[in-house]
Amino acid sequence: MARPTLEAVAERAGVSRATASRVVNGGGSVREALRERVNRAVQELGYVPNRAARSLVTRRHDAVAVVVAESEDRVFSDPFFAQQLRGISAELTAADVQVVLLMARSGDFSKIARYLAGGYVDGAVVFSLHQGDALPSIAQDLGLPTVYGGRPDWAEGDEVLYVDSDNRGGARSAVEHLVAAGRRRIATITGPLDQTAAVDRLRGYQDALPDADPALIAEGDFTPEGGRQAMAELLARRPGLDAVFAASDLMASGALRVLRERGLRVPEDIALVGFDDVDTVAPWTDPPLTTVHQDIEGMGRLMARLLLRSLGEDGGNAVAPVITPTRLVVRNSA
Amino acid sequence: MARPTLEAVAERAGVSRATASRVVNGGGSVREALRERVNRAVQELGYVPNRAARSLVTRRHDAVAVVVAESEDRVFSDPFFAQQLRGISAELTAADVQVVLLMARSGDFSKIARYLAGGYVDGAVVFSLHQGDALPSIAQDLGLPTVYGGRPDWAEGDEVLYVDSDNRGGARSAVEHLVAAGRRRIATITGPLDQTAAVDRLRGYQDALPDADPALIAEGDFTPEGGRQAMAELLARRPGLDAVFAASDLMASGALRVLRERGLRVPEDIALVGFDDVDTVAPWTDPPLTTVHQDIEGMGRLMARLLLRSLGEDGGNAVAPVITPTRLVVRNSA
DNA sequence: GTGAAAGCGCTAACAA
DNA sequence: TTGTTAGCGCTTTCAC
Repeated sequence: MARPTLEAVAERAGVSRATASRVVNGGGSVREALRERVNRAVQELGYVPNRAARSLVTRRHDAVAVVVAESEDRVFSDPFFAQQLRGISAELTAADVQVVLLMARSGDFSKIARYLAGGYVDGAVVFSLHQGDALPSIAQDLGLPTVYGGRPDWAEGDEVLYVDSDNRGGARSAVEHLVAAGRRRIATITGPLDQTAAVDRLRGYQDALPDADPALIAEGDFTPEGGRQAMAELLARRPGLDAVFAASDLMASGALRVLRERGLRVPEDIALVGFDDVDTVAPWTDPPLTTVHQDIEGMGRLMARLLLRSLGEDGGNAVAPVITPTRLVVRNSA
Repeated sequence: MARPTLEAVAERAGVSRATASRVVNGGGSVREALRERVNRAVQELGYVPNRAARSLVTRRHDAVAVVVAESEDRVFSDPFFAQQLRGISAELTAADVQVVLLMARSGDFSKIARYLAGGYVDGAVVFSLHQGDALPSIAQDLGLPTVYGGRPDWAEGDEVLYVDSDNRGGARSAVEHLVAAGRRRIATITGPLDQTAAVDRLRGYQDALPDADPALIAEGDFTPEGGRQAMAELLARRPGLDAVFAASDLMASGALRVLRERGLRVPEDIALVGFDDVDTVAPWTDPPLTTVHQDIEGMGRLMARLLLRSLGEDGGNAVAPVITPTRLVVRNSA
């Protein structure tokens, strides 16, 4: 019943514990014959290294925390996170690194802080940070290697490692598309403006429309419900608007609901462009959503790879923030 | 930079390591004065126990695996899982037990098996099992205390611990509601019939409608898309049907889409009842969904509690499977 | 190339 | 009530 130890393997293979350890860890200098004997013993005994014992001596854990600064509900209901998480976890598990998923909004960071301080993980991937979130300073104080998803607002130099997409450029191209289609009163539903992605997308909108009527700007929160409310508000303020750029597909889907309830046709009466190109949403709305594509899963993979690299021997020389491109995908809503 | 050890705490407090350990672990007999000195030292040094060292000796990990036998995509996009996971994780983190979330469909179980065998966790909560899934036998071979969400198909005696809801009774009450409302051609969209929950709900339908036309039964897969397809098929087979019992809210939402596309009014032309009462779906469809309520989050909590108890000293005497009740919630769709 | 031995930080007998 | 001590299972110098 008791799990076999390295000692048992060594004994069975007729070698010392040290040699057995070398074989198990793929270490260098062991004669081929011995290596085989040890491997056979491992097989026969069904040996699996005791990770606690190992990390007690190596001080490594082969585990990283993936921290989402949103409530559990949000994380599990927003497909954007799902897609990003998929990318991260694919890359990490491929490298045989455990993933510990932590999530919390505001007050609950203490639990996460405690966990990170506990030293169970070698590094962290943190995303969906909001202005003022204490997480980064916690990680920094701990000296925990960290990669951020989305540019942190305090990211000045290239001290800090992050993966972001070209939010501003993407937003601008979306709005320019609307302008080119002859739309004149183009509103925008922004994300929560305490997030850089939301701010950057708003800037992109403003780049294309420097003199836009401020009443055409409504703040959402990246959720369908937020999109719904913002759309209703925009309609109340400027009934004559003829296009909307929503800073996320989910908000666009909420806006779409309002539009349909009001009997407004998309794109005939009002053109709608989203952002993200979330694979479970954008192609499936009615009508399918014209949106700004970003490689969400790829960004997740990238974050994971950056972290892995900065965990490496060299302490992660030659790793720097990455900005991934975006591109407009034209479907039927605009 | 190096994290303080218990040794350091002990020295600073002027006590032995053993005493320091007792204080840290809330152990019994330590004089109040010493206890305070130690706690102060812990504070000042910012001491956090090294979990690897601790579990090396205690052979406990204060961690459990939560295994969902579905693809990552499904897990992160199905609000049913979100709600269940919320319950589980609430209960577990309250007990200061780490949660390791593992998910995979079919082929990928090997990775999970390897993880469970690695002995990083004290137990497992497993749900959304399909017929023939190897997970249970893996857990059993490992002697890993396990609680299942949903009755496993091989659960005969009360050897196996699970939490399930009264699927059959709930389904029957849903269909009886339709019958009482005067519906005559009542179809059903089942879940994947390799899951007991799906089979039980189909049985409930048949309980209420022993002589139902087999063409009124279509198999879905608990996703909106599956519901869509099944609905389309039913309509093709029996254009005259006047009611549908969908075995999940998500499938009902898919069915609703088809109905709307065809210009069929709900409930006037076709009445629709769902199952689950998922909080982010059922109240928000158009029209709001009449559905069979089950306390999803509560079931999650229950699973966690059962596991925790069976992990306890007593080896979990007096723990037994639990069947939670369901009840019909009448909204507007039927 | 291989083995002996020294710990990693902690808990749990056992003594005192 | 407190301290001493013996490991938990593993990696990693350091000799050989």
